[in-house]
Amino acid sequence: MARSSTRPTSRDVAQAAGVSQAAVSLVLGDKWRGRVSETTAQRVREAARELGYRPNLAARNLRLGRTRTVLLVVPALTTEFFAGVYTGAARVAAEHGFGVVLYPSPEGIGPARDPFASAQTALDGVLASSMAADALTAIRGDQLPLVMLDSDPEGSLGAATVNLDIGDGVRQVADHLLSLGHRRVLHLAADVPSWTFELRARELAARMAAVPGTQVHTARAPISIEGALAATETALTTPGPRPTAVVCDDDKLAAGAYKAIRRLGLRIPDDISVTGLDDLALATAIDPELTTVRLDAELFGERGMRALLAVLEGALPESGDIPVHLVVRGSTAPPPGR
Amino acid sequence: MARSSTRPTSRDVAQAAGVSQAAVSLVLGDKWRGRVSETTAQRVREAARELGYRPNLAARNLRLGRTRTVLLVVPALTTEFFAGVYTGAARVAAEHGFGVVLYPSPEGIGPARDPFASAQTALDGVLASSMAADALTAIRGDQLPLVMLDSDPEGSLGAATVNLDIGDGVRQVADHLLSLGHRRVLHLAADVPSWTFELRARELAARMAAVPGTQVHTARAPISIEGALAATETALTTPGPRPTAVVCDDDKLAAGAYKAIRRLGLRIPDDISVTGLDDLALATAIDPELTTVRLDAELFGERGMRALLAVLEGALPESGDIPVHLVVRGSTAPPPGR
DNA sequence: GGGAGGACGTTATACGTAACACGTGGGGCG
DNA sequence: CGCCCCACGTGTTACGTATAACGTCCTCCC
Repeated sequence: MARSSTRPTSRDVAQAAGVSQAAVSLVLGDKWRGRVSETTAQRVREAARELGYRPNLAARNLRLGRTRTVLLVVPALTTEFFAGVYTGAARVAAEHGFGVVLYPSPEGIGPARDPFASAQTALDGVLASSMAADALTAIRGDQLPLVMLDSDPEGSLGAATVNLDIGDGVRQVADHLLSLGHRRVLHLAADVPSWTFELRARELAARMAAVPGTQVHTARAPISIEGALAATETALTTPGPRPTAVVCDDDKLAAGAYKAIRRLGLRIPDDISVTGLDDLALATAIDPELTTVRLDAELFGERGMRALLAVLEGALPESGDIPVHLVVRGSTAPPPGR
Repeated sequence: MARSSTRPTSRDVAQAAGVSQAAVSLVLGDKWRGRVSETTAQRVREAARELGYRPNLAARNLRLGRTRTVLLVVPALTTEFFAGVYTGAARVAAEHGFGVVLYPSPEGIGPARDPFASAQTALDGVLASSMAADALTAIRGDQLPLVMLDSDPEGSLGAATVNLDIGDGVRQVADHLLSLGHRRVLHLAADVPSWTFELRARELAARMAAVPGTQVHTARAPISIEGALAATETALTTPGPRPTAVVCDDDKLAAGAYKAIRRLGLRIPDDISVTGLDDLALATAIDPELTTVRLDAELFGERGMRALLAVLEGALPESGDIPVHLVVRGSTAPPPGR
C-alpha cells in the first residue's frame, strides 16, 4: 500500500504472484508456451490485472532497441486531407502492431523544430477532449495527470477542466436574433450525445423563453452537410408557420441548412436567417457569409496546456471559462414583413 | 568506423573526447557550470557533433522516469477546430520544453484502442509529406527509414516515395474543359514552392497546348479564401478577352474564386466555369457544387504506411502512383455563346 | 535401476542515460 | 607551514524490461 504512489513494475507483479520477474515477462510477453505452467501463468495475469500493471515502455524500448512506432509528418493539421491520410495510415499500422504518432509540422512554433523533440513519449499527462469519451476509461486506468477540454464540470472524473463559454455564445446568438425581431426559431441540433450539445439546447431554449411569444423547434442531424440538408428540408416543409431563423449547432450544419433553404426556393437572409457556431473557414466560403460564434481554438489549447502544466507542478490550474464572440455576417437579418 | 552501423552512444562520445561518460552527460545536459572546464566542454561538444550523437530517449526517459511529453486526445482529425487546439497547445508546450504527441481517437480503428499503445515512441521510421520540407533535414540527420508522401521522385533524398497521380488528375480536368469547348483558361495557382504545384502547372499547360488555339494564364495566390478572392478578381478584370474557366490548384482556392466571380456579377457556370482539386467537404458546401478531383487520402495513407513497413522489413515497397478521379458537379458547363 | 530429457522456472545481464558520492591536486589563507 | 576548500572530473549505480543460459525435479524407458 505504501508504494501505491509509484507505478507497479513487473517485479511487483512477480512478488505478488510468487514468481520471478522473468516469469512475468515471459507470461505477459506471450512467450511461455512450454516454459511456464498454465496455472502459474494464470496467477501472473491475475496479479498483473489486480495491480493495474502497465509495462514501462521506456524500459521496453531501451531493452529492445525498437519501438514499433512510426512518425507521420504532415504540413499542418488544418486540412481535412491529411486527416484522412492519418486515418488510413493508423489503420494499417494498427494491423501490424504499430502505433502512429503525429507530428504536425507546426507553423506557429518557430521554423523546423526538431520533430524528435516531440517524440520523447511515454506520457507525463493527458489533455483530453470530452468528445473522445471512449478513450477516457483507458486514460483513467493509468492514473495520469489529466485535464479535460470542454467537459461537463460534474462529470469530469474529478479532473481539472478548461471550458469554452459556449453557453454564453448561444445566448449571444439568441439575443441577436431576438433583437432583430425573430420569434419562431428552428434549432438544428447535432445528433451527438455530448454534454456540450445538450448545453446548447438548454441555453437556447432558456434565453428564447425569456421573451414572451417565442417558439423553438428542434431538428436533429448528424454533423455532415448531407445530414443537415435532409433534416432542415424536412423541418421547413412541416405544416404550420415556418421558422424565420435557423440556429445551427455548428458551421457545417449551417452549410447543410443553406442548401436545404436554397432548394426550397427561399433566400438567405431575406426569407430566413441562419446562424452557425465555430467560425471555420467554411463560414466565409459560403454565400452569404455566415453569422456565427467565433471560438478561439488556439487560446483554448493554450489554456488547456497551461492548466495541465500547473497540475503537473502541483499547482492549482487557472479557472474561468474562455469567452467567445458572436460574429455577425450576412446570413442574419430581420424576419420578412418587418 | 566498424561501429558506424549502430547509433553512437554517450560512451562513444566520451571515448572520442577522452573523458568519462559522466562528463558527457554533464556537458550535454548543460549541468557543467563549475564542474567541467570550458575547454573540456568544448571538446565534448565537438566530439558529439562529429559523431552525430543523439541521446537515446528511451534510456533517458527510463532514467528520469519522466518524459516532458503530453498527450492531446481529440475526437478526430477532421476538424479545423482541433487543428487550432493543437497549434496553441503545442506552442505553449514548446515554451516549457514539452512536446506534444497527437492521438486522434481513430474512428476507423476499432473501438477505444488504447491511446498509450500509440505512444511507444522513439521512432523506427518516418512517413513524411514532402510539404513538411523544413522538417526533413532533421529527419535525415537521424538516418531513420523514410518514406516520402507525394514527393518529387528526383529530389526525395533517395527515399522511397508514394505519390498520388496528381498529374493525371490535372489532365482529366484539362480534357473535361476542352471537351466542353473552353479555350481560354485561368490557372489559379497556389503560391507555395512545392513540387506538386509545379507539376500541376506543367501538366495543365502541356495538356492544353495539345489543342491549337488555347491559352492558359496564371494567377498566384496564397492558399486562403481571401487570397484567392483578390488574385482572381485582379486576373478577371485585366483587359483583354476574359477566361471562360478557372482551374484552381485546390478547393479552397476555388472557394475564393467563387466569391470573386460573384462579386464581379458573373454567374457560375453560365459565364465562367470553375474547377478545384482535393474534394474537401467545402466542395459540396458551396453553390454550385464544385467540379473537382477526388484524392483518396485514406488510400494514400495506407499505401504510404505499407511502403514504410516494407522498407522496415528490408523489402521493396510496392510502386505505382495512386489513381485519382475527376468528379463533375455543377461548376462546369460549356463556355457562354456555345 | 539409472540415465535422458521434458516441464517449469530462476539467475544474471545488458540496453544508454543521469546524477550521487567520491577522489585529487593546487592555491589561498591563517 | 599546514589546512581547507575549490576546480575538475571519475566511478558507480539504478531506472524496468526481455532473454540467454542455467538449474531442478520428475517421469519414462531401456
